[in-house]
Amino acid sequence: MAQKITPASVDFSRWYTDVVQAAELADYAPVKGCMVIRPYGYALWENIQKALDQRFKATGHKNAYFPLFIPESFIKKEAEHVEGFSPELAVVTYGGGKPLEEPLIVRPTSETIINAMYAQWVRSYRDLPVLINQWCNVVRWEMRTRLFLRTTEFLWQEGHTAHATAEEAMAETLRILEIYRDFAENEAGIPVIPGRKSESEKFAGAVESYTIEAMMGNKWALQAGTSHFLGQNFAKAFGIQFLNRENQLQYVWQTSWGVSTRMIGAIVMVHGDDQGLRLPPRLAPIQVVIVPIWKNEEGRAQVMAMAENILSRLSQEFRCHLDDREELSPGYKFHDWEMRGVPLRIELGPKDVQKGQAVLVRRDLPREENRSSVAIDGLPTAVQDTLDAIQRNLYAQALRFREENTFYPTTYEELREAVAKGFALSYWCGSADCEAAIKEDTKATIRCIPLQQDGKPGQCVYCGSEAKEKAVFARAF
RNA sequence: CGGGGUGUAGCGCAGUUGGUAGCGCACAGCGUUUGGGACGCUGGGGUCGGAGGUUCAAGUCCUCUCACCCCGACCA
Repeated sequence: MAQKITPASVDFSRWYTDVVQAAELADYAPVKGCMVIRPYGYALWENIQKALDQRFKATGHKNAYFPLFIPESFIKKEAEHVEGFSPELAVVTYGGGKPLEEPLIVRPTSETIINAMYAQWVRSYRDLPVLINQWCNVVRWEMRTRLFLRTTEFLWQEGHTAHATAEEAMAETLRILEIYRDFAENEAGIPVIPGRKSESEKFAGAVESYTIEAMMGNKWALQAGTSHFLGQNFAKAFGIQFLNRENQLQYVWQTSWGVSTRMIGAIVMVHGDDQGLRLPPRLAPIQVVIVPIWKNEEGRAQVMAMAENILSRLSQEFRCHLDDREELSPGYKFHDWEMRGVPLRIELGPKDVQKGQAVLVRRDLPREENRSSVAIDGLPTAVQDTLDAIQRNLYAQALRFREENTFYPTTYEELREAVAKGFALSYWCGSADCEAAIKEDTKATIRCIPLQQDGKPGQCVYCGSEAKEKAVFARAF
């Protein structure tokens, strides 16, 4: 027996950590709050990186790398930024056996050190826009940690751009948000709600923060990516100025945006079931696993020859794996790969070889309806079609789940009930007091004010005063 | 930092009134197996989280300490 997975209905948190560990995505590290991303989890991250990086490059961004250490004085230059981050900073005070003259902060995010450089690089409007991304690790001293969702150190990408006008910077902020939405929905199969953060949920130092919010399997919300319009806050703090066409000295307008390894947690919690992971084909490290079955030496030779043949044909188009472990029974392997979330399994036994066919088994459907026989010659097409269908179906299942658990309360009493069951989309007047009161009472926070609004005004679900927009209220990770 | 819990083999656990550590899984070898988590035999593996104390004798009792997990306050 492999590790047992606690059913999600019994204890969602335990289910989550069981799945992450059983599928060998990650493990606890000897350092408190830190994790080891294991090869299978890292392969998933690499696929996430590829899909995002490709989109960043396609929109003119370039990758670079800035230092891990940030002089303490840099962090202190932007007032809100320091205030927001100081409780969770790791600080290096010793180096080379001596106390440092100035302590070094292990980056919690790189706005300050990157903008210190931008101040040197930007002179003219001709230098703009600056469109730089970096893939790196960051450290935030969190009190409570959970694998992938919140760890002391995590991996992410952080984009930092500088523009000549506020309009351009805002357009960039939203362009990236759209990239994140597209990535989440079309690669990760996770439906998201793009929206604006409330003042209290905003990034420390931003003028506006935008987010993509997703519903996890326990009906809580998870912020899966953020894009910030920084205005001129950092430009003023770091003196990033340029001469415009009219020869006037101006501060740049900026954005920053990030997606982290938390996305892996989202994939687990959106698609996973009591059997383990279910990975979207477009990101799955292994898309197709071939499990050979035999009864005797003769059958074994035939089956293995055909399995190798299929492997080499499919490997040209798909990420495939042939499970040729001799010591394990087919049944064990079925469970094993299901637990690891491989979208499609090909079973190949003597009977199949005889008939020139193979059995395709989908991970996204229940046992009773997930198998079909396919002629071996037709495998490449069938595999492609099935993977596409799985990708669409995982998204459709997640979307249906979110819709079934989203409510539209108009009274506060209804809202209280709604946030205990899922997402609540309700009018909000914009007052931080209403927001705080609701949080105090229900533990639900404003996840975002969706970009998509119907434009009709209404009454705030809490205080009843006039409200222009609806907000998503939910419990969040 | 507040509340709760757990530390005994890689994992999950048992260990009685104190008597010098055991079970299941996993692991190794051999054989039989293989269409939904196979079985038999043999074998390896332990500073009982750490320190101190009580005792002839401590996994067990006492004191202190550390780590981790869960629930809250804070956050990608």
